[in-house]
Formats: sequence, C-alpha cells, structure tokens
Amino acid sequence: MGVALWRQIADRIRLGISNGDYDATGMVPPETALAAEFGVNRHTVRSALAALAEEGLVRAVQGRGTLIERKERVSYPISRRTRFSAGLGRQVKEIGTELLGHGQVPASGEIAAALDVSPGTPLIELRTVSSGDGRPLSTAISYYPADRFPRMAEQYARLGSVTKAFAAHGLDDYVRVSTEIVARHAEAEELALLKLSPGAIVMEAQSLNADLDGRPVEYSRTRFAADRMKLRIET
Amino acid sequence: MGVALWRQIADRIRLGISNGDYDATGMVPPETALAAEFGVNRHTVRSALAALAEEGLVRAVQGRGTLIERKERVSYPISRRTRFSAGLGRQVKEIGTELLGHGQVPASGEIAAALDVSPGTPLIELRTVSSGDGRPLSTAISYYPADRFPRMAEQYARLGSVTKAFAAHGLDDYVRVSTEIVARHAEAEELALLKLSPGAIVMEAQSLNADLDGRPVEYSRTRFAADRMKLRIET
DNA sequence: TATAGTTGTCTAGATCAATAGACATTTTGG
DNA sequence: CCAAAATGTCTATTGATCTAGACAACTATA
Repeated sequence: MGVALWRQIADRIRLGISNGDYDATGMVPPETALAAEFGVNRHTVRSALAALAEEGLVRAVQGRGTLIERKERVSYPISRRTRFSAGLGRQVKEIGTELLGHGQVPASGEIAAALDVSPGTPLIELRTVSSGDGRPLSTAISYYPADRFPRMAEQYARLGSVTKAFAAHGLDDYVRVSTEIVARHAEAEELALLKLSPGAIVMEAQSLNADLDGRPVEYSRTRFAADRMKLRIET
Repeated sequence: MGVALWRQIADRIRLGISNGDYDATGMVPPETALAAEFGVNRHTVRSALAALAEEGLVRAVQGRGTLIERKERVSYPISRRTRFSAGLGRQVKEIGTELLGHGQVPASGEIAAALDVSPGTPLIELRTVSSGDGRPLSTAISYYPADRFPRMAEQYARLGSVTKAFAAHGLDDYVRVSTEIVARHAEAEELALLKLSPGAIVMEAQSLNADLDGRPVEYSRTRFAADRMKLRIET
C-alpha cells in the first residue's frame, strides 16, 4: 500500500537483473510473460519497464525485446586508508568531482563532538557531488577545522581532491577513524543532485578522519546512490 | 511518481524526527501546520501520520497532539571480530534469534568461490531471524562447509549462537574477512520476516568469515531493517 | 467554565493507477 | 515473402488516492 504496483514490479525486475536471472539471453522476458509471472496487466509491466529504461538499466527494441544494459554497482572500499578516487580507479573510466559550494560555519553540537572542538568553533564546509563516467554516484558535506585548514575550499577547487588539499596544508597522511552507515529514502535535494527518481534509496555514511596523532581533521556525511554503489568493508 | 504522496510525506516526517527537529516539544507539529508546510491536504498528512503510528514511531492523542515515541536505530558493529549478540548487548534488553529452517545444498558458483570450495560441494544452509526487544532487526542466510561443520544446524538450534556452534565443532576463533553492503527495497519475503511495510528498505551485507589460518568457514547474506539499524564500521 | 487548539470522522468531487481489449509497427526466422 | 513474436499506441472502465469542506470529540489553559 502506498507504493504503485508498477513500481513494485520494477523493483522485482531490477532485482532479477542484478541476480543474473536473465543472463542467458541478455534480455528481460517478453512483457506478456512478465505480466503472467507477476499476475498483473501488461500495461503495468510496461510502466515498470519504462521506469527501468528511464534509469538506463534496460532498452526496449520494438519487435525484438527489452535488452539489459547491465550496469554493475560500483564498489566503494572503506578501510583505514579510504581515498575516494583511488578506490574507484579501475571500475570507472572517468571520475568527476564538482564543488557545489563552500562556506564557513560554526560547529554545531554533534559535529563539534565528532571533531573534538568546542561548539561554535569555525569550520570550513564543502558540498560536493562525485560521478563516474557521467553518472552521479555520491554527494557529500564535509567539515574541516578552519584554523588548521583555512584554504581548504580554494585548494579543493584547484586540486579536485581532499587528499591533495590536505597535503597543501602540510598534512601528508590521515586515517579513517569511524564510519556509520544508514540507508533511507532520498530527500528532494538528493534526488536532484544524484539524478534519482522518487522512492530511490541513499546510503548515508557518516565518517571521521584523523591525522596520525589521532586529531580529527575531517567529518563528512556522504550519501551514495544505493542502486549504483555497494560499500566494501576492508578490515 | 509511483509513490503515494502520503508515503513521501511520512518519509519526510520520519526524517525530521530522526534529525531531532521536534525534540523541543517531543511532538510532531499539528496536522494543519504540517499540511501547510508540505503543501498538501490535511487528510494526506493524516494518512502519513497513521502510517508512522503503525510503525510505532508516533502516537496521536486527541485534543493534545501527536507524540513522538523515539526509537533510536540500533547500532550494529562490523569489525574483524564481528559477533552478532555481543555488539548489540547494551542497546537492547533482550535478543531473540529464531531458526527458520535449515538444509544441505550444493555450493553454487558465487558462494563456492567465496568459500573457496568446488561448485557442488555440500554446504549447510541456515535461515534465521534476529530481533531486539521483540522487533525484528535482521534476517540471514548462512552457508557452512558440510564436511567440516556437519552438525551446524543442530548445534545452532541448541545453542542459539553461531560462535558457540563453531566452538562445538572445535573452532574457537574466527575473523571477518570481507563485507559488502548494498541497500535496496525489501522483497516480499523480507517484508514478512522483518514485519516491514511495502517500500521499506533493507541493507544487505554479504560477509565472509574465516578461521585464523585463513580458511573460509562461513558465508552469509544478512538483511537488516534499514529503519531500525545502522552499521558501524570499526577499522 | 468558556475558549482556543488539537485530533477524529464523514461526505463529495477530481485526479491518478490499473485493468481490459484491439490493433499498429517492427524484427526474426522459416 | 510470410507468419510468428515482440514492442508501441489508443480507447474505455473501474478503483484508489488526493483535495475540499464541515463538524464532532477531546485536552489544556485562562
């Protein structure tokens, strides 16, 4: 209830594709067969397939059938040495990062606690979107202590990498201290940034990075498009 | 499109609650205020609140308002020494595990590769549901090499713990080798097992455990109810 | 005890989702 | 070339969702 039948059917077909049920033919079964399998009208199946085509997961060809344009989920590694670009390296040909905006904000309770600073301490805030081969994969809001990394925004904009921006401030190495992952429905802003359709899912990772002395250097909230990414924990 | 408006509104209110937007009063704003805020009819807001009440997240009291029954997400730790019960210890008073069924199956391609056995090798399969304080939290399908752990099902049923069932086979310690996490809409079976409503989200963790010599001992697919759990990565 | 503010219930109409059926258009293979 | 099989398009009908409005029932407070 509350979720249109065609969307539920779309979810089941998507699952079947990702399970490899149709690998033998590389095509989804005919609309009439799917309608029979799911016990719904052919038009309902067509709505579902139209949604999947919109996602780029399948492509219908009149007279032939509906071809699967397999898109593997990109695997994002999470380890003590998590670096965005490095981990995605071979899975996508081209990585794009866009700086949506930046600013200086006072540390609020939760973030202040994570970064181990007093509430109100000035922080640099970066908002970014990252994509692989043109598909948006994740969007992040990151916070850095402004006294230690005053030119974070400029350096990130220039270098296109947090690791390099840290290096420009004299920080050569840092490690992941903790990561918390929740999954939820995407908000309106996330739908727009990640080019998702309503009802889509994001995985939100709240992570804390620290230098080798254990001093926190970055707190970030990264939202991953759940149908395009999987997270790989390396312990 | 494809997701009823009242369900989208419910998602936004749920998010507001988990963000602590209404902590000052402990109540959701009046229905008329919410209707104005979201630009929908009051009846639509009422449908959304009814759904949240069904989840147990809020409770409406005529004449007063709609009270928030805050339920924090249970944090599930993932580390080299991931043990289900131990990690949840202090967050829930009572942990329940139910063995739904078990059997012996031949190893299929993907699972055989993970467990480093030839396809067709007999495996013990366990299907379980775990809950905290009566609320279902996760459901899992686990596979164990049948030659090494022949009485896995019986021992698990008797001892209620994978760690103890391993110990009964002479395996005293094991570690998490890898974990992959995806998030997706729950399937019909998962909706039933975890007592979720349509459109709900599950986080699926595919994990591999090995003994201290590096030999794989368990491959499992655990699906967590996303609105009741968060995953905490400890590196 | 009024009164304002809140949730609960009912009716009616407008819009969207799903079913049903018919037929056109395109591809494939005998 | 023809027939089978597949997707594309159109019309019509039914049921669910959303809007709109009015009023009842209950709670807290002045």
